[in-house]
Amino acid sequence: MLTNRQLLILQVTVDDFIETAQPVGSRQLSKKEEVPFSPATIRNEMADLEEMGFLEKTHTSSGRVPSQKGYRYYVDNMLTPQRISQNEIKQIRSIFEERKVETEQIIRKSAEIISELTNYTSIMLGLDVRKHRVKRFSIVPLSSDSAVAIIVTDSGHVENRIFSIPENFHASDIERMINLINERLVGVYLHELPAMLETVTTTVLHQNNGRLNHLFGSLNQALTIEHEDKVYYGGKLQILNQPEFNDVEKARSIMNWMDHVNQIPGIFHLDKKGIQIRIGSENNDLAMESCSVITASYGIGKEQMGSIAIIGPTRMDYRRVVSLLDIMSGDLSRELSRILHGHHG
Amino acid sequence: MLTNRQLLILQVTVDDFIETAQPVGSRQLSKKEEVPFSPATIRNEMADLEEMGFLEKTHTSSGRVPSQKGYRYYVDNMLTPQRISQNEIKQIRSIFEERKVETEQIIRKSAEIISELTNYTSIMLGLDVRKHRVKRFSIVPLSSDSAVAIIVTDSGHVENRIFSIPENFHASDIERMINLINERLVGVYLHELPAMLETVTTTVLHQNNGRLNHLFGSLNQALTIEHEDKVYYGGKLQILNQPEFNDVEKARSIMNWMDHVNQIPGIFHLDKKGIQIRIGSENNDLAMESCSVITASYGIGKEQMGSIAIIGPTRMDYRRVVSLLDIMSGDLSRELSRILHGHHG
DNA sequence: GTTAGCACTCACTCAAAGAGAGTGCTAATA
DNA sequence: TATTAGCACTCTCTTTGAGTGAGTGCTAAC
Repeated sequence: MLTNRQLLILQVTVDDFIETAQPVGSRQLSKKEEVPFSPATIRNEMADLEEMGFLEKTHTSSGRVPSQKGYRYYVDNMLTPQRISQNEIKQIRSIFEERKVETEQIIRKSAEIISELTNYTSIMLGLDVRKHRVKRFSIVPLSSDSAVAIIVTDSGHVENRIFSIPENFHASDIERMINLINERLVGVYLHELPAMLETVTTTVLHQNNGRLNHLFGSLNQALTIEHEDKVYYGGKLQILNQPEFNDVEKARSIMNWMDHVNQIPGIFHLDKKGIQIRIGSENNDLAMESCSVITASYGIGKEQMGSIAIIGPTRMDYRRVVSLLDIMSGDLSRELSRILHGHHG
Repeated sequence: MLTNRQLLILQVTVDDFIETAQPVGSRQLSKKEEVPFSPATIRNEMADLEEMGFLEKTHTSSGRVPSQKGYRYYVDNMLTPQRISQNEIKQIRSIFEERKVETEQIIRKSAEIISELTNYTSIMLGLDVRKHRVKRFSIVPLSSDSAVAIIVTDSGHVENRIFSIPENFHASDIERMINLINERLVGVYLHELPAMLETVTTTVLHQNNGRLNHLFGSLNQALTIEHEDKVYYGGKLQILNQPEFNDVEKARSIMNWMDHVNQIPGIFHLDKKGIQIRIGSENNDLAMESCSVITASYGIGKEQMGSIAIIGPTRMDYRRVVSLLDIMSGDLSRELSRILHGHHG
């Protein structure tokens, strides 16, 4: 267990390092008025904190730098919320000002604004298409052997796929299929669609029409809606402002990570609600050793609708980012559910 | 006018610099068997070439480096095509192997492959949506005050917009509008759509129905299809491999340029057909001073369908890139017109 | 016209020296 | 006993100066 003085020194050290990006020395710390101890005392405490693994040195006679464990402790135990100015709150609210109806635009703009406010890179996961419901289904033939299937969801999202039509097909067959689907599958979640189609095929068609059956198969294949998350970036290059990425190699590997973030499991698909912080190696990626990712999810009640991630150096301003994400995820929850479900509040 | 020997020396200098990224000295050049002159002679010629502005020095006693004018001359007068190996041609052809029907996928894959083959970053402009024709139009109401308009084009592309519905509207009104549009506007180019809608409104509706008129207005606004080019990147980080971008500041500014490339006029909207090369400041952008952009357009006959751009350092391998783009743009022309217009060849 | 020779220039590397900020340890102090 | 002052020491960073190597321009010889 840490003494009060150790807590204080750890906190001030982390805060100072977050601000300056320079190793913190005892003399420097003792100058701060919050720290009424002599450099020697601080040195002793720092030595202890280092022994416990909260701080480390970059070389034998340098100042101290928080270790990953140090950040973790700081984040778990010392994270008081930061006051966000009215002005900044206004900026966040401006996202919803125009009463947009297209959720994509709201998400896109959110990504930009949160990145501007934090000066870090933000990544937002688009609403999971698969959680929307079928509102209308239709098929438009393109040529003798292909057609495009269109699904409109209750949220106004439009999903479309080109699929091939087996030979010898009549317009009436297609007409029939459209009707069948619209009769039976409206209201079904997009991710349930293939399974439901399967059911329709077996229960309605098997005694019925081999050709139509075939068509259903082709369609079904096209309609398998992968969990291809659409991601939106805000301030993709912000991360390059951080001194820790002055090295092109590092910059490259993190840009690469960001480009493939949607293929990385576990970044966005959180089980827990609320705000989550991953520090350094907790990201399970070599390229991210010196980065932290803060994710917040939003949604109403139990239904999680989406999430926001902020990428910065491990030395990032956790207090501020957490406070901002808190506000933003709340606002997003409110607005998006208003739009999607007609809730008010 | 340059003498034959000057031509030779200029060419070899540029080739060598492209390969090594190091300033070329006279001694080094004279060692090559294509250059049967002594270092002193080469020095004299190089001094002349420098006076004429084709070469420059990085400092008083360094080797020579091609100037922008030098590259320009090289590109205009010395660009013999490079033989592309069968293997590489196969790689390009593999794009079309699966007989994909979705043009987007073809374009996406093309961007990747050309980037792999050149080791530079590629950017492809998606097919210009506005040049496609309306095949089917429909509207799906979402709530009492909004609906989504869907246009399917002859190419199978689906364009959709949410628009708001004025109050007091009946399903029958919307039905009527859909029919009107499908009757009159099928076959119209997407970019002509707003104008045509206008015409329909004035000629058919004015004597008719004020409310419907209003609805058409709202729809028209939503359907204005901006020239929002969809761009696809291949090997976005390749450019960071080049030694000239070892500086994070430079890397950042070029990444930034790439992210906004679709907002930059003149990159893709070429008047000329075929392959075009922009060297350094010819790109009219400070961030691109040390880059060259090679663009190729493809399409059939007079109709230009799209274009490919390769971004590299001014020191890029023009011969190879031009040869590869030549092959690829030809293949794309052929395949895409086969898919879109049913041509065969 | 071409080339050999020579003096000169500049970037780059390396080692040595000095400054600066930090540490650990010990002894004095409150 | 907990805290602090003092001191020797360590390590990084910057500066300086010498040495090396690749290059140049010019002149004179071929």
